[in-house]
Amino acid sequence: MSPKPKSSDPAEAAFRAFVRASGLFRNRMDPYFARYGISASQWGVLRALQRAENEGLDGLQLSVLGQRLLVRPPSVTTLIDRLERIGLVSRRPDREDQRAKQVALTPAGRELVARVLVKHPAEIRGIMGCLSEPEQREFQRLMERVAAHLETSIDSISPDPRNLRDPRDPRERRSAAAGDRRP
Amino acid sequence: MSPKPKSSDPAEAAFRAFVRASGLFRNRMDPYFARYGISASQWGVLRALQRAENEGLDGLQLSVLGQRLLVRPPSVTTLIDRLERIGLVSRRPDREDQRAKQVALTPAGRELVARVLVKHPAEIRGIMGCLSEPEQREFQRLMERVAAHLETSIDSISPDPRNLRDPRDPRERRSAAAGDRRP
DNA sequence: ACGAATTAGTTAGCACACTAACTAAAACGC
DNA sequence: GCGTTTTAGTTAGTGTGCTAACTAATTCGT
Repeated sequence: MSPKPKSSDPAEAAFRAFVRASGLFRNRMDPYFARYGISASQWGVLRALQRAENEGLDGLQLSVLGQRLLVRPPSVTTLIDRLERIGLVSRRPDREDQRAKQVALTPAGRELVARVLVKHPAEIRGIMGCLSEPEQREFQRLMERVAAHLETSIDSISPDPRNLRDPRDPRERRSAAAGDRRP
Repeated sequence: MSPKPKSSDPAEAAFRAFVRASGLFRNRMDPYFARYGISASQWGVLRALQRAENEGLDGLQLSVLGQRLLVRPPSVTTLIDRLERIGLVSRRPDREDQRAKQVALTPAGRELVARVLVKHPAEIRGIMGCLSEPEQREFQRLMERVAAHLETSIDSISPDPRNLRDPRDPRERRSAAAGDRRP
């Protein structure tokens, strides 16, 4: 074969590196949190609730949690179900909105968060420590740029997932060119 | 309390930006591939098989796919099960190893890959296009640095989880001095 | 004020990741 | 050669994500 430039496109190369790093990242974090008997997603919930406490709130609505964690309502429900079952959070009715519920840490949940937080800075540095401080800042800057762009291009979850009922989607309409797989 | 710098740690800020960008990224890619009736993971399989074809191979073992996609054997099995069920790939026995199987694209799979690849560069630029070319290259560099570091710290899946072979590797001649990237 | 639309949350059903435990074939080790 | 160990792949069971469809409460429009 002739000189076939395999990765001449910097965008694609960056894309691929991102995908790969994300996979490795997940493979690293999952066992880390498993040592505490929780999943990475569950940790996200606990941390969000702890931050809420630090801001003087005594709970968060499920919908707020979903927006923060970039997860849709049914996933939040099952996530909280399990955390409640293992006694780390509790659901309480929201006084001001009868259909909403406030989720808060239990004492056991608070204690687990504290226990994880002791080790957390070391774990984070164990991952990001391969970059110098200026590189870490650049890394952050580029990540936030991409994230901000994704946030505007797709309003995936952050604003509210269910208001996307606009039938006038200017984008490609359900290609269905050669073979339509799943109905 | 006094001035409590909440994010003075660049490592943690970078870490959080990475987590958030990964979530947004997933939320963007999932519906993209759904338009073709496949998942992002399934696309990973199809693309890997197409690359193998381009290198003259007529299939890949499940274990090789698992290493490339950073996924463990049971996940590969179910992934291939479904792709086989919808007729995009096929399993064939491996001539040289009776316990292994070769997975290859079917004509329908090949056709779908071609159809996706037409739109793929635009999709990638739609995501990475918010960065300039030099930024894309820097993004790639930092990602690969972090990935390489994760790869060595955890031998999660990439090298091969199950054969942590002993020091008598036949091709130990090379310059194993500094940073050896990928075998 | 009262019916329609929106919002909070759940349920049902599917896809995909994992670990643990299994079968079967290949590679070692003596 | 023959038994042990390793490797390829699958099965069973769990956790997390999704969409679609539902209930119940709130808000909006007139």
